[in-house]
Amino acid sequence: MRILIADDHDLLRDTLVLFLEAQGDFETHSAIDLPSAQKLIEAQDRFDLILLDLNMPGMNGLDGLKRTLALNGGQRVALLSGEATREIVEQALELGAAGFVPKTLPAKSMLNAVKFMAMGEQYAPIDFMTAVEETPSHPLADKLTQREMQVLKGLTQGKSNKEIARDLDLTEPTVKLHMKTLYRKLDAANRTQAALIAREAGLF
Amino acid sequence: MRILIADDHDLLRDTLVLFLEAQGDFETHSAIDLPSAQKLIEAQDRFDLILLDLNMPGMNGLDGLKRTLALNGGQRVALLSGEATREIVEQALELGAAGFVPKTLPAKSMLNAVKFMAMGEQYAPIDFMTAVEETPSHPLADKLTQREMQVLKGLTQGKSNKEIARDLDLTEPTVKLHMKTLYRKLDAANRTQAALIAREAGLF
DNA sequence: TAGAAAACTATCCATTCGGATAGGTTTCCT
DNA sequence: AGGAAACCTATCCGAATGGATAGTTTTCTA
Repeated sequence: MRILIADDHDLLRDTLVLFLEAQGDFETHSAIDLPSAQKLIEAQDRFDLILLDLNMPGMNGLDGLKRTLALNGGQRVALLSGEATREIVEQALELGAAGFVPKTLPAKSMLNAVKFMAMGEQYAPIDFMTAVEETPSHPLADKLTQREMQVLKGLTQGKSNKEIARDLDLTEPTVKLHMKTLYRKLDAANRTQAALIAREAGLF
Repeated sequence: MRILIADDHDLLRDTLVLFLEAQGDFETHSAIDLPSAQKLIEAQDRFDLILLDLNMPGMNGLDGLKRTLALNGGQRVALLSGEATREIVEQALELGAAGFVPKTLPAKSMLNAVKFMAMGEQYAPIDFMTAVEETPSHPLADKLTQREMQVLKGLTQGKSNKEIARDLDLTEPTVKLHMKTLYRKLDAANRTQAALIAREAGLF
């Protein structure tokens, strides 16, 4: 089984090559960046699977994957990355990638995944794909103060100013002030719009 | 590799058994419902993989899967179904299922999936898992009249009653009446809640 | 330590909302 | 033809909301 591994991280690349070679059954080649990987693909026989690191030189995001897929018919190309978001992975799979292999995968599972993909199937870690997309520090959230976030949270629960004031142990006028500030920051005309915008942004 | 297939559909069960046996390498057993499958599991040696049909007698939804998983340590149990929703599949995987195999899967892929799962990995068809969950004609929509839907649509755009009235060529009091009716039907306390509920339900 | 930013309280006022009540059309089904 | 349901208009009133303005306290940082 002929495998090509392209990753600019020497340690990881060498470890992977050694591990696969140790299984027998594998003929591994490696490249340090996308251009040299493409040279190998064009120069050599067909690979059963090509693993591309998402963050290596020349990749330019999913563009490198797209170009590699187009390079030459039917070769199986998978993504390899430590930090890819689910969105990226889904896009890659839609583009026709053979799969996605996180660098954190146990060696044994990585071996199984590689075999599986070389077999023509599509692979991605289930738990990774089903995990709820977290929205860590949404751009909007940065613009809001702590208090404003609390008020906004109450708003997205459909509460009135009075209720929010009671819950946060504030007076109603104060809540109204925060509301006004929120409308400005969220570019909303009224509380309903503000609530919808907050939900849309994935806050709460 | 010892595989147990439990499905009340004779044709599918026999086809699968024949196909797997034809690969050599497999020792297949089969059961027509959950109770007889459980008897086999308890009486015989360890299986490398157990395939359970979701809709067979004795399953009672995911309950049968749960009980089979608990039956005996470490046996790999996967779900087999033609109509499972993504929600069900995700629950099954969280319960510790080895995977989910749709009955529509091409024979070759099914073989790969079975091997993959027997190897200790978790499998589910990528395209099935990433597909957007469709919300076909939400129950809420049935309870609302045409006019109410139009008003609700305006509401979910954060418009004021006056704006909605203008857009629909109505008077404001009329819009307010529809609002009141909407709150009752949607079980909302105010316009913001109504808007959020409508969005939540996937309307508009 | 001075200044900025965040957070809070307060008052005034016009607008909007939400609820109740009382009707009037139109449309559709029996 | 009669009745129900949907749809519309209207008025009244109290409560909630949105905007403006003014000022205090706290907290963080340059």
